Amino acid sequence: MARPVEHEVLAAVLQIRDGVLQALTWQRARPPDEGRWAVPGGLLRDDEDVEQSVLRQLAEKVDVREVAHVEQIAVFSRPDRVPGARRIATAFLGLVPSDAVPAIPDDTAWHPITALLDGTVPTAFDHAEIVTAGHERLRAKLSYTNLGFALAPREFTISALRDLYTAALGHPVSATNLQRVLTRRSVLEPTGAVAPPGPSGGRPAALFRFAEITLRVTDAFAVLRPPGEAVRGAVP
Amino acid sequence: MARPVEHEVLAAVLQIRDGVLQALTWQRARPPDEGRWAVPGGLLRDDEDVEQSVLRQLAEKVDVREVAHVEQIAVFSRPDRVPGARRIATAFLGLVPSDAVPAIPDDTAWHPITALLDGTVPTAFDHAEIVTAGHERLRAKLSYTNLGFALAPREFTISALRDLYTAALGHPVSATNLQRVLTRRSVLEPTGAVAPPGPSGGRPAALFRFAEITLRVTDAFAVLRPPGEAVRGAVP
DNA sequence: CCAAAAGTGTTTTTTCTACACCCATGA
DNA sequence: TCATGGGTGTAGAAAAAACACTTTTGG
Repeated sequence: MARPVEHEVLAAVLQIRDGVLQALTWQRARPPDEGRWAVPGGLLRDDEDVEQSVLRQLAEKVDVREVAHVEQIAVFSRPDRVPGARRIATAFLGLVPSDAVPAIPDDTAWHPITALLDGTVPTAFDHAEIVTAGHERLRAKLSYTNLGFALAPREFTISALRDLYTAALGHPVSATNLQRVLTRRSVLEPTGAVAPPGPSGGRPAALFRFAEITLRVTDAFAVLRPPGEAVRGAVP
Repeated sequence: MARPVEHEVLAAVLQIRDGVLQALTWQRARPPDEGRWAVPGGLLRDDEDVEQSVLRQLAEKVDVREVAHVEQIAVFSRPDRVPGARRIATAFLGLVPSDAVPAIPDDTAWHPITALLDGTVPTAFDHAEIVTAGHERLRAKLSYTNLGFALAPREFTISALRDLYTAALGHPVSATNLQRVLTRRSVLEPTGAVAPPGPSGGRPAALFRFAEITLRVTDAFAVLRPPGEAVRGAVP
């Protein structure tokens, strides 16, 4: 009971940049784990809960207004997860829309999560686990919620959205089906405007936006729906 | 930074008893919140992580071997969530199969979660929130994983399983569909044996068991499945 | 007129739910 | 043989994926 315990919050802040899912990290300048890359975070203060704390900590690295969604992932509590005083971490997932260009400190950089996970870019402590858990959570929720809102710009074409989903899910996504699945659920709505074609021509793409920008579960019951229930959130 | 922080683990331990979803609670004998009912838990020790800790704490209330599944839910960290020294809680969901009859201490009792949530049985601190969160998690995972294994006896009839799902989900479940949905996913397998009919006759029911007794996601992609992927875990 | 990109229509396949019907037992 | 509960067969509906085809642009 005597050993003091610190509590920290840590966030896997993810953004799709150049078509690749990347995480925000900063390079540790001092031991332990000097030179290795850590996800942003810091110690919990007396007057804040972990949700408030993670937003405060992120504000030191990026403009928090650019973080479209934050949610708890898990507690990391191995007694020896960091050297020195015991430190328990509450890990979060944070998502930044692909069109945001946050100003970040000098010691901070975005890295593709593949590079962080395969060791190409060395990670501090158990932060690779946190990035993995964040990615898993993102993948899962993309397929049964409207979480795409947190990855996409306010307005976008279906192809652009398809590229975001492809990068986040790690497998090809059909633009045709994506459009129909998301509009059927009223997750997406057309703005009425169109985007100009690219340099090589082509039909101008219609612009869409997410109807809501807070998390909503769209497919609550994979199976075993309540009897008589309208199927898959149909609009009456 | 000066204020000391304690870390506790708390568990919403749920079991379906008499066809009703109930939670394990103990009555506080001393202030604060004297007389109110709390979920089991206790302080984290220096040499254990939160997962080890919750199992140890539960061992003091029930035979841990009877807890079929335990998983993290969330961190509760409001600075004033308990009076006195600050205490941060990692909340867990624990599930006990319906046929287990754990011996429990004198101050401990099972209560229907409805009674805990509507105030019929007064709850301590923020423990009602923890019970709610556990129930939500259970409901969600029942519909896209094999989590039923943690609620059911080793062997059971489909009607018995239907009653468990009905109690946990809170809405009617068809035995016919439950059987087909779970066997199609290879979640359930017949034991070959049959149960004797009840006192009023009827055809003897076939006995089934869960094929696995560790958590497995059976419906990963509600939509946006990877292309060419076999649909819904079909068996080749 | 052709290439490129976007969007729509249609078919195929799957499977879930609902419901009717058949089966095995005790009294 | 009848009531009771269990199990199976089948029909109907829904919707996702795949793919062919049409639309709209730039050169």
